[in-house]
Amino acid sequence: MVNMKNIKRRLGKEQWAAHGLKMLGQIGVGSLRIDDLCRHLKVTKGSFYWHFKSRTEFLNAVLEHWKQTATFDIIDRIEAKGGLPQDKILALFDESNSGVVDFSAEQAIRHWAKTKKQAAQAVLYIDDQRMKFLIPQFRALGFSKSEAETRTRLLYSLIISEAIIYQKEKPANRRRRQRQCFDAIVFPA
Amino acid sequence: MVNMKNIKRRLGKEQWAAHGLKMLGQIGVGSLRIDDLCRHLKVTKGSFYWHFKSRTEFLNAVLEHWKQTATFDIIDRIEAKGGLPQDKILALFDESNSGVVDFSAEQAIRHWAKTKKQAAQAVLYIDDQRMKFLIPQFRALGFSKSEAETRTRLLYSLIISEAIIYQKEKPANRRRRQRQCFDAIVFPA
DNA sequence: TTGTACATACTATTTAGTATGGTATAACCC
DNA sequence: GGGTTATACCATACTAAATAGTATGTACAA
Repeated sequence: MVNMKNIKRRLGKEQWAAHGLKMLGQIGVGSLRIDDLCRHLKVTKGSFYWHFKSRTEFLNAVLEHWKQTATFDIIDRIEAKGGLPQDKILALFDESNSGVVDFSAEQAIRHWAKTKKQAAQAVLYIDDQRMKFLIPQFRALGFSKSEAETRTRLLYSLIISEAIIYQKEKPANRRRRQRQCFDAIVFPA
Repeated sequence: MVNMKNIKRRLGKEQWAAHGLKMLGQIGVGSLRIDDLCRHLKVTKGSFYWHFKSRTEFLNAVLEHWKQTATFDIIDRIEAKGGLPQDKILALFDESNSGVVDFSAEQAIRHWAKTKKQAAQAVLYIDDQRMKFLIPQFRALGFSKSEAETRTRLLYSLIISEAIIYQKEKPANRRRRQRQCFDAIVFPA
């Protein structure tokens, strides 16, 4: 009888990057210690420095992993599912606030971008990609070019800040409030 | 003849806190080193540990300083100036994006709040204070209670994310786009 | 001359990075 | 299948530098 659960999985670069991104969201770049990361993954530094030649190289890998999982993967999923423009917009809004994507990490990266050029470039690029996805949806709803850009910006601002502004509301109230904000942007009176 | 400029100014707690807040915005909590701070202020650790008994105590002072300067002082200025509701709303929006207030620090603090309870409480409290200031302005413009809350939230989201989303636009374009977003929230068709 | 503000010199701990040896696993051959 | 080997993955033990905090002496204003 083979016990699949107790097979000691060895780690690949991607799993390191994924855990790095998770920790980034919890404690930030400046506090991210290699020792802590290793302890968290139940390995030692010998493993870390086999995969990455330095802390910096590791952080770059984490950044790449964020670009992939927090943007490209999401857009791909939504496009694959299809649907009406308003459905796609809502899907992006929902998925951004569902906890599937780790926005804490994004928050850390956005601040990291203040000092790290590569992070700044990544953030600029990702913002552009997401808005490039949203604008055509609004246009398909009948908004003018200018209006579509404005509403895209409003919605994107809402998405970002929903993840950043702390909530003490009950989930039900929050969803209702979010829905009102969403409607005010997507379906103006 | 007294040379005022060459008088070696000795530091007080507030100046330490102010510089701490500035550095916080640049590099984040995790990277904030006492040695760096001292070098930046052209003093040594002897000075630091005279004012604060530990790094933690210092960070708490920085947090208090942020609460005062980034919220209370702003609201006081706007209320002192007076004007119509839409003027007050615009004033808050403008001052938040003018660079007078250091939003980088706020960004750092908001992420810091993930791990530091006191920071989390401060952020919750400050968000509440700011929105409590905005809601009556919207009500005075004729919006219903529910509508005023929704539009407050939309505007506050815009303010927060304007400071967080990176800009590659020219200042003129940015102001125009901001104005469009602002109008869509405050003066819906 | 008293108390505030700072310098200097030190300690203990933490941390990034290295050197080296060991172990698991897939691939290959028989 | 069983044995061998190469390679990917990890442990252990170390070094050098950075860093929080302390102890103590000093300058300066009121």
